[in-house]
Amino acid sequence: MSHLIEFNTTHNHDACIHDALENAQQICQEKGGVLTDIRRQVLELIWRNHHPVKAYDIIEKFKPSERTQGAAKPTTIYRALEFLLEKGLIHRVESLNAFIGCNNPLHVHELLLLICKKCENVQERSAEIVMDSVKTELINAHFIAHSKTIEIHGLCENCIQNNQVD
Amino acid sequence: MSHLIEFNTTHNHDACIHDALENAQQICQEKGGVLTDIRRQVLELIWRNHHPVKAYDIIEKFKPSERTQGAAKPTTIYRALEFLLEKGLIHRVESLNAFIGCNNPLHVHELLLLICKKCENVQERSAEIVMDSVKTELINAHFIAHSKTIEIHGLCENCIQNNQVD
DNA sequence: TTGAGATATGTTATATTGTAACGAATAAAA
DNA sequence: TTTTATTCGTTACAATATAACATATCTCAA
Repeated sequence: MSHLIEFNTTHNHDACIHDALENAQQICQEKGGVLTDIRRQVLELIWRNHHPVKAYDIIEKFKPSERTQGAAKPTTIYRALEFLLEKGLIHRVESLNAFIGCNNPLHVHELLLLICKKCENVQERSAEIVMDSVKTELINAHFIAHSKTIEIHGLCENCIQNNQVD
Repeated sequence: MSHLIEFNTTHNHDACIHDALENAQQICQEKGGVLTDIRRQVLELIWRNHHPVKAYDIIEKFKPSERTQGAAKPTTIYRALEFLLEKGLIHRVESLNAFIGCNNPLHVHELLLLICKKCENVQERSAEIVMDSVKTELINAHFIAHSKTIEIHGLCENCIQNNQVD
């Protein structure tokens, strides 16, 4: 059950954050962007946990620097989000108007999101079985896809088990 | 290419609208709601074409009655939309914050939306191949799904063909 | 037939999410 | 060092959605 490790009690989230920042640096080098203070801080706020994060939550929690006294303005945050999306460092969760860190930004991939209603954790899965069947369906429909959104809401394994205990 | 008939030049959209209203009546009988004037008019506005319709477009186009002089207020429209969603008469397009008529409301079904960026038409497909593979993936993930959103943006068959002619 | 509950709508106000437009600061390149 | 591109600041506003409470209407049982 290796897919559970990430969210169970043994999960060391500091490592997640660390990896996310390392990956971000590497991707900015490769793809030619700059991981500015603002962008890094937004990425860190998104990686606080594995929950979808709303833009306005980021705006509230954003730590103003010397020059930006007071809270960050929407434009600032949305611009950072746009950058992180472009570089594939985060994903947008369409069904929640929210954002989540990408687990594997170094590798371009299609994905499926499993969103738990109880603990709010989101699992990102590459799900090649699903993607293959989608490709078949698109061929049947004579449709050329530019982007795919697959979001499933429900209960994750941990929460199912906890419910049974309750 | 029967899946194309619906959107090509021979497509008689009056029949679509007619069917949608008939289905709505039937479903309200079966499921016990009332298709009030407001709800029917919202449904008609959604069925003007096969494009996703935004709530505020409906608000603008909504024809005020005697009592409701002036335009409809957001609450009115959102309540009607909520009703139509509950009865399965419309779908919400999460990636566009918009709504689209359901083609087959009499039959409970999971669906996949193909959204054309050029002509804006949306095809609803039941795509059992895809849904089966999703089920497999959910079993692998030990995840219990309550709802599934699959939305694909790209180019539809008609628009691909027209592009080649251009 | 009346009155108790359920359903539907009206009304006001506000919350939430997201962009446009323009200028200043900074960094990279010529 | 001028030019050019990128990033950020700032103001204003657009677009999407809900809360809270009042009123009206309908149903059905006492």
